[in-house]
Amino acid sequence: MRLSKMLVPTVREVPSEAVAESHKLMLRAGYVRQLAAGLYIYLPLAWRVMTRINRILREEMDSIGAQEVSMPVLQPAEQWQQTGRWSDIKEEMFRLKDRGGRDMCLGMTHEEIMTWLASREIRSYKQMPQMWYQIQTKLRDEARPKSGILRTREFLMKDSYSFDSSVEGLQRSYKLHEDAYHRIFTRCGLKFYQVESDTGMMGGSVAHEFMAVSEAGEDEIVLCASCGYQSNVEIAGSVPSSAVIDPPAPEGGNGIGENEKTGEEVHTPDKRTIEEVSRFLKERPERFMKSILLIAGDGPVLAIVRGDQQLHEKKLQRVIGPFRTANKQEIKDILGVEAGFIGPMGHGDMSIIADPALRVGSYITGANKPHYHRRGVTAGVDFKAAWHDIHVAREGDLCPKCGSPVKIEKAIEIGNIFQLGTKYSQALHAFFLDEAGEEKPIIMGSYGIGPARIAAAAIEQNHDKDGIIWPGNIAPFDVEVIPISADEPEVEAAARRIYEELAAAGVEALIDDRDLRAGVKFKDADLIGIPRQVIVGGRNLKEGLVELKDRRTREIRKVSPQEAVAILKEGISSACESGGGA
RNA sequence: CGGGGCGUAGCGCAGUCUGGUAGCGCGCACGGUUCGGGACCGUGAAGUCGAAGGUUCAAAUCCUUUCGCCCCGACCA
Repeated sequence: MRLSKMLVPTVREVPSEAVAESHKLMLRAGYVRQLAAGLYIYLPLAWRVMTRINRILREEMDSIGAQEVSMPVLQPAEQWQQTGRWSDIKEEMFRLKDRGGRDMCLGMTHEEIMTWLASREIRSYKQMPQMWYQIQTKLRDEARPKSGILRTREFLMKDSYSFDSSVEGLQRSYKLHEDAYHRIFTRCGLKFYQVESDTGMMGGSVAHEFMAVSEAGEDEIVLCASCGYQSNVEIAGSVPSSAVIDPPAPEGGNGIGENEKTGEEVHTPDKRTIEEVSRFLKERPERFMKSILLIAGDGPVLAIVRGDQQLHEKKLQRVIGPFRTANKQEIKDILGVEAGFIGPMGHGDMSIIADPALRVGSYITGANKPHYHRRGVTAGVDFKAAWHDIHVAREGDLCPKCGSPVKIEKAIEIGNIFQLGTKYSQALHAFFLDEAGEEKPIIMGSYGIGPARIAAAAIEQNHDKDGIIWPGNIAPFDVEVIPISADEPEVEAAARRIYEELAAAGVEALIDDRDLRAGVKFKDADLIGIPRQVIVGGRNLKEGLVELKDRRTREIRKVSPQEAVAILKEGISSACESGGGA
């Protein structure tokens, strides 16, 4: 491809609005342009990257026996109503009516439609397993599109669905995807982790996410270096470091220190938050209990975490179902005390959920009396609670499996896999007859990958101050040929010859044939980030040499044009085998 | 949904507080000199100041409404 003919609008400046590094670089290097919030135009370079990512996706999906299909983006409400998601999902779904007034929606994922298809076409256990996938546009009316291409309202997704006649079959399909995903992300040159995850709106039991480590990521993952435990913080168990019971519990005691007067009430005028009371009483936040009143479906619930902990709403939601926080008036009405001085004691048979960190020891908490807190409150003595891990895991907490300190990293979710079970097949009557002639629901899995997120994550993980450094397998081109001082016809001719030989050898090359100064070409080449450059300049050429430059290391080898072509040809074919990732 | 910020030339921004000739850089066009890390000189084209309404002799600037975009949070009693 000739750069002079291509739409690659590189710019020197980028709006201060762009925050994520991948976003800035994609704008600057002429990969994307924004149409509206969460809607992006992929220019030729970006689209080539997407094409290459999708090629890898297709190869790996095909290799596990999945079959590509194409599904409507515009869908009738009916199937969504049958599974209940028509009402479960709220503003996130784009809805519309057709001219006949029928409710329709734009597909945000395709469980309903895939399952509907399966319900019509699969009747016997003999027809399974089946795996169907598509690479198509999904639409979600995101509350807050952000970070360029990372969270958009319209995006490409590779989604596949497995249909099995047994749980073992599902597990095989799941494993096949798991392994394929590892190959995909490795080939894409990403550093990633597979973590345990929440099933969210998908339903089902087992789920994993594939996470590319990046500051721009919206998720946090818990990693244990010693036993390999890896989990999204949304579900990660963790044991808060216990060095907080201070002074240490006496032998056989319950953690109450000797200078701790059980039940003592202390005047804490207008000190409501943990931070305020902690400073006022000169006690560390870990010595407090934090009580949070919530309104769940079955009535009020009091959630208790340690003063230094954060309540994790998603964890709690798994215990008590959907809930909201109580407002000030409700707190007064239900607990008879104003916010800020709530304690877990004496609330009759109200449901209390407490984090296990509070099982041992005694703590300071609200006295259920305005402007007073109480010392020495002990679980089991002063109140009874159901114990559930409801706190947010933090760096330095201990691994729930092996007890070593865990690390927390921000990450971009680039893929997910769900064991759905029969949620959708039951709802949509996707049944089959088994060996015994018995009717059973198809057992399903669903598996997603966001190609744009792969691209963005690759940039997040591979760039320097000058621009992008694409992993070889997903770069828009394999090589950029850069003729310098184009006035000299020999230079131009030599560059052209190299470019043509590369093309003939199956190496995808871009040639910067623009009539521009060397500096501009070098800057643009580094920005655009094609991993290898061949620089053809007058002086070197007189000695029969060109420069072969590695974008990442900036290492330059002077070789003859023939050698350059040979090396590049070799490099590409060997790079296809391995990606070079985590 | 809540909070904050920003809409001025194709792009990036200043000007708004304190009303009075719309500016800078990049880019673009033309001419010349240059030509291995975003060259230089000269000339030039290009703006309904997001939109609507209002105040005023006079509005990019003040007031009201509205649309769009970005960021933070979705609350921790």
